[in-house]
Amino acid sequence: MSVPPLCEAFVLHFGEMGSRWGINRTVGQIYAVLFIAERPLCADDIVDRLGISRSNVSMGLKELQSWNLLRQRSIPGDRREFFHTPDDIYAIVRTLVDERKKREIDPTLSVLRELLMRSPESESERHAQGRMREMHDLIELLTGWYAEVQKLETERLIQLLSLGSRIVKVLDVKDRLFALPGGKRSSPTDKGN
Amino acid sequence: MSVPPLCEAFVLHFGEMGSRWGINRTVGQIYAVLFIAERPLCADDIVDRLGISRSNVSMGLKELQSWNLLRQRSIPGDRREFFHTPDDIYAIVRTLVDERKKREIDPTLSVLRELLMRSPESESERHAQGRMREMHDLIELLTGWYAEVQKLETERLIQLLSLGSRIVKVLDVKDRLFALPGGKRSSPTDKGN
DNA sequence: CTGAATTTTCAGATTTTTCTGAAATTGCAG
DNA sequence: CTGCAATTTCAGAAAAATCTGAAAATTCAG
Repeated sequence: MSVPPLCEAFVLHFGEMGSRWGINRTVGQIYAVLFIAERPLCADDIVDRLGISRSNVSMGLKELQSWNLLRQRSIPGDRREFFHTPDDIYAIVRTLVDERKKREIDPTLSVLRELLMRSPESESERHAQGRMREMHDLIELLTGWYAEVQKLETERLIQLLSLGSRIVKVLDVKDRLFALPGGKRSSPTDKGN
Repeated sequence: MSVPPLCEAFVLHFGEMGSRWGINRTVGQIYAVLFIAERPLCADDIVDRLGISRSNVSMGLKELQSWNLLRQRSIPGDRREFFHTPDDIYAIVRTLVDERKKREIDPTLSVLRELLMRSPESESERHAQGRMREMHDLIELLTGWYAEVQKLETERLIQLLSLGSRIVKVLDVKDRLFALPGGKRSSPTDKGN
């Protein structure tokens, strides 16, 4: 690998992390190289830096593109394509989460919904459905939250994240100020534990 | 696989999901079987249901235990160990996130910190460090938020999640009510984009 | 259209991961 | 301690994934 030592450590670590995340090592390394590069890189730049075959780079780039994680730039008079990562790291994380949701969460929800529609044919199936229902409801709660938060501009998001659990105090204040006389409370999930 | 069709679909799907999450297919299936089981299961129950070797089950259970995802129960006069998943699905997710953080996020943060300490020896290293800094700060923001939220009881967490981005309106109200004359604002991250 | 530069494809080689059966170990009742 | 039931370990087999080089396809200047 022909990158400065500082970069090498970063690239190797993200290759490792990628492989724990169901993305293969090389693809992780390619993204790491692009992420820290000063300028957009062409495929052969990546070959040089990682010391892997040209075809491997080509497949890796295709994979990353299918995740919407790359931007391309072409230089007039140069036939090569140059790739770079979005400048805004928040945008990168948003894309990553969106794609992950699309590929993993959404299909899971639809499998769960389908299974919850079926009539259980035994006591054990009935019990299993109960558990699937719990899982389904939790995933819906989380994805609903994510869908809402996703809409926020980065500025707002940071504000919210920085608050952390102190947000709860704000909620308390709100409750006290606007408490409805009837004591009406939303109970979003019926946790049958 | 000798489980009712409803359960089989669930187990197969979670095997698949597991393998996209860096957990292997079989381990995912073992957890799925335990998650929907009516009662704690011993290793041989799992062998019967999944049709895999006894040793594979043993290794899978060990793996799941290392993630703190299992509870054990022994029946007096029976030498076998019986395994089950926590009843509270929120507890399961919390454990999963905690472990994932411990194994992936924390080591990443410490690699990033170490690399940020080093003196760049070239312009490209200097630029790379800038990107690493952005990544480091974002991860810190997210883990800080998670550490705070983790402390909340499930009840409170659900309340918060159900609010979604409507929380921002609450923030607005708070700002209006308690606006400091000096216009003091915390700016948590300096995004140099 | 031609041909050089570049990218993509893909069959098979290589590497890594997962799985198994046999053997070793553990734990406990008697 | 003995003997048996249960569990764990681990070397090698099997399966899955990743990677490569060669060939095909694409792109574009001239």
